[in-house]
Amino acid sequence: MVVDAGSVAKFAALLGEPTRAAMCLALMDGRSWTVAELAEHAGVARSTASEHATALVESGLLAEERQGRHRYLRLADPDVAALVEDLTAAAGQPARPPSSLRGVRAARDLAAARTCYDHLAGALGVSLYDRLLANDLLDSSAGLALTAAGRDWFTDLAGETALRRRGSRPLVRTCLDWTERRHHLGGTLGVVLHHQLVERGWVIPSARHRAVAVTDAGANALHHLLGLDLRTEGTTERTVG
Amino acid sequence: MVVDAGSVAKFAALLGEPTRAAMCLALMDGRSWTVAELAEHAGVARSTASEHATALVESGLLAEERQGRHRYLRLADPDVAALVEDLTAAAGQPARPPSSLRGVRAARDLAAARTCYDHLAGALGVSLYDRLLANDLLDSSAGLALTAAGRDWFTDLAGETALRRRGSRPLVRTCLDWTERRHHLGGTLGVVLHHQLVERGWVIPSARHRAVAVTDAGANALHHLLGLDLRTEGTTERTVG
DNA sequence: GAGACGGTTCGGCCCGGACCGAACCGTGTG
DNA sequence: CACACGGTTCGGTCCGGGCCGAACCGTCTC
Repeated sequence: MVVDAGSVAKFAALLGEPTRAAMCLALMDGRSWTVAELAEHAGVARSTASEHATALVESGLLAEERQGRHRYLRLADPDVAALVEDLTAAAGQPARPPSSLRGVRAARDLAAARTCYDHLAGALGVSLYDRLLANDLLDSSAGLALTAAGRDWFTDLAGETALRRRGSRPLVRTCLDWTERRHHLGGTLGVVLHHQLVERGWVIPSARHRAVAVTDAGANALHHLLGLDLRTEGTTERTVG
Repeated sequence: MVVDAGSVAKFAALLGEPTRAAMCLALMDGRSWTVAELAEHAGVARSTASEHATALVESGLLAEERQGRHRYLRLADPDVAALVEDLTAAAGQPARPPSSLRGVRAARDLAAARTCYDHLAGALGVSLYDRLLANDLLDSSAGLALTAAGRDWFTDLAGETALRRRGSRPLVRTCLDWTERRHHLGGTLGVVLHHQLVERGWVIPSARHRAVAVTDAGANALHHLLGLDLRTEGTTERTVG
């Protein structure tokens, strides 16, 4: 026997059960889902979904990210997505008409902007992070790091002291967003960035909630600084979740 | 839900059981296996393998071909092979080093040449059939048909009368080979072809068995006629099963 | 600190389905 | 015709594992 049928089967069996298949299919949108959401989507009890999630993570099909009392689950890597897609294709279904994995989100509203603890999150946070990744941040397997250009960029924005670590907190850190389900910038620099944007009047924090609103001046400034275009929506108010 | 998780799962579940996975893995060599062989390979009773085979055929993963009391099973199409390969890859196995599906057979001995009732079978029969498919035969879903070029080719070889049907027998017909587990040419033209090759001294039938031997002249002629190269082995004797 | 909430663990139920052997059927052979 | 043989069908057993609800744990909020 060239390959071990047992291991292949064990792997296929994970997708061979409607509930787990439904969970993986749901995750095909490329975002991270919580256990409760997956449970509801698949129509089973949370406890059941939790057990399935554990099995899928252990097998390497899913990756998890724990944050506080939340557990975010996503497809482990594009290879897994390819496998699931193969399977749906083989099952006779015409696969998803819109481009898979990516692109689904493109059609969605990028409305929410808010703080996550003490840094910016929501679509705004994610967009900022995306733009920073172009020049200023390096997301390697070893972790997130600041590039030389990024060092300059942050120094220009917030002065020399901005780059000083505070306490045990790392300078840069990715943080998973609970609406966008994608990463945004945490760590000391995340705080600094948030603070600067508020300080400069580019975003205005809400009194009651954690929402922030991007001002016209802020939209212009971010466009100039990062090529980030928030001005297409015709309103400066971006509401919360 | 974009795609039905149930149907995906049902499909994956077929491969999610060690016995069925072992059967499909065995069929990855691109040949056709009998139920008994698959049963032995997977280490289960024939009855069990038979039931699995039925399920796999009904699902569209396998294709079957019944011949007399035999039932030959093979992977339904290259897509299925791709799926199985994806799965083995995802399961951590390094997938098969040699090129998959095709090419496995290339490394094997093409030794056997013999008759199947009244036409040529074995590796020789399969090779001839393969070459004929290039120009002279058309294997469509509607069945096997002779092309215009094929009509000329056979007329040149055996005269006008060669193309006349004899009795109820179809002019062209595929026949599954029991050693190569692949198709070769049966039907009236299969008989004609065999007869011509013997007539011209290109193959010599064995007295005792159904084996035939390809002569040097025959090897040269087949190379010239069909681009079939049998001359690399340095011997004119090709033995039987 | 109390309460809400997301997630996990555990015990127990229950069903699907994998498996076998025996009986049976159809095909091919001597 | 009898026999061998490949394959299928059927009855019955048994085990894995999917599922739930209840209890519990950590985190976060008020």
